[in-house]
Amino acid sequence: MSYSEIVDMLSGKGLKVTPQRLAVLEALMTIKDHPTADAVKEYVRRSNPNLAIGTIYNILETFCEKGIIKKIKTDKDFMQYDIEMHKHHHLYCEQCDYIENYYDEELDKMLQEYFDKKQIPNFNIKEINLQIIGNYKNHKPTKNS
Amino acid sequence: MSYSEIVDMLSGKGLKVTPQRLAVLEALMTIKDHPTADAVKEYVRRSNPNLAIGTIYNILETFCEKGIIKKIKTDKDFMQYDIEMHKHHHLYCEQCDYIENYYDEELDKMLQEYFDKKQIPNFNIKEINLQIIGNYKNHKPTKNS
DNA sequence: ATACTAGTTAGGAATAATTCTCATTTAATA
DNA sequence: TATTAAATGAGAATTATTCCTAACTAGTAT
Repeated sequence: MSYSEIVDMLSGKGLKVTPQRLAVLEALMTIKDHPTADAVKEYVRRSNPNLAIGTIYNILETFCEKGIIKKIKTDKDFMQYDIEMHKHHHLYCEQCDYIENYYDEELDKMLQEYFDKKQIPNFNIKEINLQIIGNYKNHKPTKNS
Repeated sequence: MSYSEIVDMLSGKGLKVTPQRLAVLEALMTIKDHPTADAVKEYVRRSNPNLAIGTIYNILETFCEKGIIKKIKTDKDFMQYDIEMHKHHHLYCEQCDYIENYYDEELDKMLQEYFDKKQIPNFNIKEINLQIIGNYKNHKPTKNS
């Protein structure tokens, strides 16, 4: 995504284009790793030492509201954020706590067809996300492993 | 589950049978609602006013380790616990934040067969849980709604 | 270019969930 | 009944996140 595309994306959603928001976006796009607010802070502070952690939370929340990123559901006591907006699921490795994106259009189609036929009483489905829990066969090198 | 079954279940996992653990178990089995630690405390304190919140966290963590309950993955900043051990998925209502269990053996079989055929490279699947996100058509009466 | 204004940020205090510490108590076992 | 490892109570400590407010700034109109 080019600089001008980013600017258009933000202003298209009624958000002012600030250096802080650009820095957080750049961090999210660079890290990819489903960072925590703190990881974003660490990244951003290299170039922007005064960016307040409160501002980062503020920006992340705003981005969530505008659908630019999503919060990831985990059983941890801190939040993780996901900037990948193409439909995907998550692999949760129990050994290293790494969360990997999993893309599978065939699966998505199968689920879509299944729930088109089989409605859930009294419930409108907006989206379905799989938590695929397990562990890597050959452990991936990550921060946590 | 009868009292003696509960006792056997706890001691079978190497846990001492204490009044506090029994109280927390009873709360979990009665509330069912995926309670927070605080909701468990509220329930338990009616009969056990001195049960410390730290002890509740301690017990809940122990139960998780022993596979008696599970933490539910959410995007909230507090934990919720699930004592239902039969395979199930979760409906997340965006309007009222209620999390409902969803049982569907046909779906489970379909997923099982799908991933038996289609392995995920370098990843052993232990379990798959669906987060079905949406909202109730006719809103259910809950604490939050 | 300049001024205006609503929206945004910095910095730090406040909050709330959770964890930790450790002295005391207790369940299970011998 | 005595022993001991495990569990609990009480509250302090920690940590992620939110809140507050004065200062600042991007976008817009003048």
